[in-house]
Amino acid sequence: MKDGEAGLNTGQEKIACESVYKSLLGFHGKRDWWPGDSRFEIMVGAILTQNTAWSNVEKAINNLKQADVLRPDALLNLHHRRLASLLRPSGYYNVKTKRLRAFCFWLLENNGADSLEKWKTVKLREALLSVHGVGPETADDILLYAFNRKVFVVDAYTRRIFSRLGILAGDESYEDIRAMFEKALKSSASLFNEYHALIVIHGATICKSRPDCKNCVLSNQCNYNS
DNA sequence: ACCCAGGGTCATA
DNA sequence: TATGACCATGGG
Repeated sequence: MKDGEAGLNTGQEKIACESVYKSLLGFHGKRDWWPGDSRFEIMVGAILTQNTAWSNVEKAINNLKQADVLRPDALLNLHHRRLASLLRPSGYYNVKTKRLRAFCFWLLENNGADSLEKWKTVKLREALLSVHGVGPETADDILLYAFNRKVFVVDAYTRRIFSRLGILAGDESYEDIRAMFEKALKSSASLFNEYHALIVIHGATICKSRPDCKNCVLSNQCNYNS
């Protein structure tokens, strides 16, 4: 979808994005995200949950806690095989071992996460994207949930749900979709926080199968039929 | 026995 | 730039 083209920012998206939010909030209630006791745990979770069920990520994070290595320096001191064995339940453990190490290295190289607080959002986003294993969704998870920045997170559920609703065609780019939400909604970190959390809980439960979809709170607007 | 999860990278054309 | 293979466990 090109900028300024019909279908984008015509006012319809604003109505739709707002009404879907109200429906989801009314149905699921506040989610109080991101699950995690610390900023570092949130960032680790964002990397480990890539294409992975959260229940598996929890197991890996618990392994890190029990081994008392849920800190950047401690993670970097582990050998690849040792860290990989701790990450095993989250899947892709060899890939994620490399990604987590690259991320921790970058964090220490920049004097830790707290010193990143003063960075401008755009600069921080570019820096995150330059880290091996951090793509747009992971970067935005970290920006929104670890640094409270006003960035809307787009995931597979967002694309699926809003395509079924007829608001997206389905072939838009990540940045197109992010721009749509950020234009349509009041720019608020707490709103973006709650919205993405609601999309995930909805996508992971109600919106997965057709029978549930019929009973779902969005069924009136939903075009899903296949 | 299948399907897919709160993606990203890399090789290929 | 745009696809496709690849990564891998655990729950339904």
